[in-house]
Amino acid sequence: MSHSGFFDMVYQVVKMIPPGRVTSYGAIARYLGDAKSARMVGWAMNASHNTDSNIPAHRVVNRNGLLTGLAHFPDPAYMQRALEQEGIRIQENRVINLDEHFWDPMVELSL
DNA sequence: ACAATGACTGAAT
DNA sequence: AATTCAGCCATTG
Repeated sequence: MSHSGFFDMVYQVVKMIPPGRVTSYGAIARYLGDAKSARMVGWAMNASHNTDSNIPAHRVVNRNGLLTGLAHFPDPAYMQRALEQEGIRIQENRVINLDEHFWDPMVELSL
């Protein structure tokens, strides 16, 4: 197991996503200055299971609001259930009104 | 060392 | 408007 700073930075950002909000892999990658590495953000999420910290990985969806990572949770229904508990409506594995829920670290964390 | 694979995305067709 | 192509780069076979 190698710990690259990139993974840790991803976790930092994901942990800052407020409940009831979601962001995308690309948005996180862009915030970290490596917009081309959206896939690596997904990889970091895959590895997040191995960490002790509680990473709200269910709040990370793709740019279309599609719950592409749902299959990687212990229970495939967990991701949708967790989001619905936070007041986000899901239909056909997709976030409804993504615009209202989208949390862009580039905007929200810009200083 | 080479090729394939992905929790992605934006451009091209 | 919908689908396909092509970069992307760490990880795995």
